[in-house]
Amino acid sequence: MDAQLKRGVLDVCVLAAIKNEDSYGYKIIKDLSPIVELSESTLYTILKRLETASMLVVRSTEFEGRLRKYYHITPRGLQRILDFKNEWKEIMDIYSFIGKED
Amino acid sequence: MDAQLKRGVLDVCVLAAIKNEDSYGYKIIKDLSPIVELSESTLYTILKRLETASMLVVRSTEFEGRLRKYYHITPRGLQRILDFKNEWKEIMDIYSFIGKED
DNA sequence: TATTGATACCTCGGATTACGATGTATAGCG
DNA sequence: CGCTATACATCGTAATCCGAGGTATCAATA
Repeated sequence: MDAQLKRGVLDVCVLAAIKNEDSYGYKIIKDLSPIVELSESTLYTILKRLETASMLVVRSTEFEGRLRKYYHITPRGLQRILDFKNEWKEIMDIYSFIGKED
Repeated sequence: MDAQLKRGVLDVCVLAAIKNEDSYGYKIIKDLSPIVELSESTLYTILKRLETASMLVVRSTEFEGRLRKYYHITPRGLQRILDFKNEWKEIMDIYSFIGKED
């Protein structure tokens, strides 16, 4: 999928991936891979961004000798998902415009 | 609408705006404004980009003393629209993922 | 034992691109 | 004469996706 098309949806995808259950970087990529491919460098950039924006909080733990950071969504993060869904109507209008008269 | 969300769709919107009839910069903005807002600086950047990519060709004319450049879509531009429509399925999958379990 | 692959984190630089600010120029209206 | 609409263009800034590279642990394989 085109990189430009991903912008604006990747943030929300990551939030959706942790919405129902706390998750960590590596697992988020695996969970999202059937829907959207994203590189590790992209994901960790996004996670940092979302943390700065208070849309999620981080909890570091140790798991079998390895560091693991769990990400938990905040009310602000949940609101971001709702906002996106409201914007969806506009996206659909764009699609209708592009597809009309064929 | 969020600027990031526009990336990847604006190009196709502009192509769709000239698909059925040749048009020029100022008119394209007016035609698109109900669906997507875009500034002049953005549009002319896009038009240049699409021209470089051979998705449209330009024809300069004089209209009532003012310069007017008409843009005409090419087969490659039409193909770009088709490619976008094929990518749409992936966008819908993303939306389903974000919206599931509410 | 050594090597590979999976897991798990991170940083840096390059490329793309939307947009505000700014500039140029003509036509028409009050 | 000033203002608005029309019509084009450039420049710099900010955002952000990704490849390339780095560190480290553990399990399986050769």
